[in-house]
Amino acid sequence: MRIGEAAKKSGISVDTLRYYEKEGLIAEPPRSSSGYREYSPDILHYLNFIRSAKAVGFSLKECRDLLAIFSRRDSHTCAEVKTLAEAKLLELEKQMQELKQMYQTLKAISDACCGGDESAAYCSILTTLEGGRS
Amino acid sequence: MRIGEAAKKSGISVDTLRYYEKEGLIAEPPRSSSGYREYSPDILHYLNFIRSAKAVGFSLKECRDLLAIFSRRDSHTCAEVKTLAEAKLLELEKQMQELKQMYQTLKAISDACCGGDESAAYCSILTTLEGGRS
DNA sequence: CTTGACCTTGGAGTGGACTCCAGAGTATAT
DNA sequence: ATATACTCTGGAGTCCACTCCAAGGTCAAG
Repeated sequence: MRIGEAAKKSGISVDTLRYYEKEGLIAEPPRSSSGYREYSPDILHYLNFIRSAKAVGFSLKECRDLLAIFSRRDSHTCAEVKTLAEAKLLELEKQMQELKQMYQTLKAISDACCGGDESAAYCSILTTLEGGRS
Repeated sequence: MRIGEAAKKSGISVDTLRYYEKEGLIAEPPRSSSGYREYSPDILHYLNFIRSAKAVGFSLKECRDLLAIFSRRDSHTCAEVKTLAEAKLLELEKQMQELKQMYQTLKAISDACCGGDESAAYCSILTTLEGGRS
């Protein structure tokens, strides 16, 4: 399979596939006589893996580490993998907390504003932001 | 007040203050005879404003728009300001949703894994990611 | 044989929000 | 007078994950 087909089947662009290769996420495939990349169908598993890992919040660097484990999974343990997953869960929780904090603060500020067509000279949103109490 | 003092009082670095000026968030202050920026104490209100607006999720570009309104607030309305706040709230909600989705997906995948010291050859986390069902 | 779709490379550009640097001038305390 | 701390500028570098480009080679259909 050449790169265009892999791109189409995986939903990942040709440019991105080459980028992933350069970044060490996927191995350099063998080349045809004319220098074209010739992927084995297995590549789709790896690309699926990357898509899924990204979809749950792993960075490309982390995907690379996970893929390294995945491709040599006999010499790694479930504990190891689960540890990575749980660390990511903690990160996600932290981010959710931060977002929630932002949301609640802004919600309170926004709700306090009349939202009317009068001048914003005394708009509570603006004065609250100015005061730095957010 | 020179830039160092403004930085100390606002908790925003000297470099960042100059960056904000270049990006149009704060006006160019008058200069001393030796070319030093001479800020009026009012600058601290503006810097507070930026800090607060950033803290509730506004980008620098959005901060700039808000500051433009703030500095000419007589010619703007509460409705206008509240509209911006509510749009940001929607964005935050969307981001929260996305994060929550990631979290739940990863949590389910992680919980299904034994986490033991056995080989990861059949680790459900890895096989789930590979399968693309996340 | 030509057209068009595909593939190759290296390298540059994007956006967001800084951060750091060199090389120079200025202010302040001792 | 000197040491040290501060300030100035323009520009480069950082991180992340792509995305786009030019200039060229290759392949398949008609």
